[in-house]
Amino acid sequence: MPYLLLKEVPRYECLQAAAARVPGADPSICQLFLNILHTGDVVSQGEATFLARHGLNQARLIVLVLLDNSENGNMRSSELAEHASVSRATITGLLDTLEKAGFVQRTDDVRDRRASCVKITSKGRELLHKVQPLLVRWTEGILSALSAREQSQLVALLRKTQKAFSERCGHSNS
Amino acid sequence: MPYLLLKEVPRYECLQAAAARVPGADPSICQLFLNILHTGDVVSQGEATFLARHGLNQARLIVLVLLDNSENGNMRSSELAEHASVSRATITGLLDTLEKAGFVQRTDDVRDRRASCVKITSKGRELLHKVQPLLVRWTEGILSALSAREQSQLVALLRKTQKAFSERCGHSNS
DNA sequence: TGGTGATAATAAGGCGCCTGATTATTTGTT
DNA sequence: AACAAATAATCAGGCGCCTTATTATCACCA
Repeated sequence: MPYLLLKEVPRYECLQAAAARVPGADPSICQLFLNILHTGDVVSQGEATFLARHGLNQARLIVLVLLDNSENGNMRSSELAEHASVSRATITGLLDTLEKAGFVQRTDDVRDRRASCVKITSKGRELLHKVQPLLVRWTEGILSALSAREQSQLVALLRKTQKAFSERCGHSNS
Repeated sequence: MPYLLLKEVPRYECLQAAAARVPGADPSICQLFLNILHTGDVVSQGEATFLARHGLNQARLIVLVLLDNSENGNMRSSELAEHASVSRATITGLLDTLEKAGFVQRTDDVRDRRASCVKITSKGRELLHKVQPLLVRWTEGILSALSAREQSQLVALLRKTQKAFSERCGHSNS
């Protein structure tokens, strides 16, 4: 997966051109829409590629982060699902993968025999404590291309965008 | 898939908190990074939900757009793959789906017996010409929450972000 | 005390997209 | 004319995540 970033370009150009052909369309809004999508693609693709080098993806990383921060290093899979924002069925698969790789361990919960305790292993902790600073530095290395002022402007605008979608996207989207 | 937008929140909060714990990390950059990802999720999820109501997703929409805009309404699948930014194998699957739904049609190419001509059907055109304006209006309805000035600022900042990733993400990302 | 409904986790099966291998056909070389 | 290399499309198999159904266990209350 080497040239993903360039690869994504024609796709959005084509959609932009198509949107421009819709009668009455506001091209600048279409452009904004597509740029948000494109940027999201580029960034999440970059993150995915970065994490893949360590055998991770965002979902698995979050599970490790959650376990690492839990008080006793012990969590229910349902708790994990909730905090990681995935379904319980999905968390089962994520944990399967992580367990197979030796990053987490499941043990029976003695207080509730339906449940199991999920724990991060020392190997998992080691990986996490190696990867997290690398990820942060990688991010900083890239985004420092924006000035501090630009960064805060961008955050503010993104928040406003998120809010707009949350409010107007709920039910009434014809 | 009703509450996806809210669902995505805790995930990024947790990553933000974790990043803040990395020694020497710049919390504002981490915040920016996560907000870009989050916004991308929210917007693409919204688009996906919108398109799903019409039996489409972004990839399939692009294929229809490309076919609709081709001069004679006829394209090779390899051309489609290139312009839609997916692999040739993927385009085969997309076309299978679209053909089954009656939106496109494959016919043999008489000039090159390896190839096939892909064409949008009248049903496909009808769908496209119904969905595209709806999508544009939906987008406008949401993003008009931002003023024209904010919109253009945001586009500029997103472009700068894309550029930063394209330039610094290529090979040297440790 | 037993039975009913909630709850924890998993299994089963689907979808979309990927990479890498395969089959037909064409093009270029000698 | 014959054969090697390139090319078009597809197949096979994998991954990640989803939704829905299933199994085991628990908690409540008549």
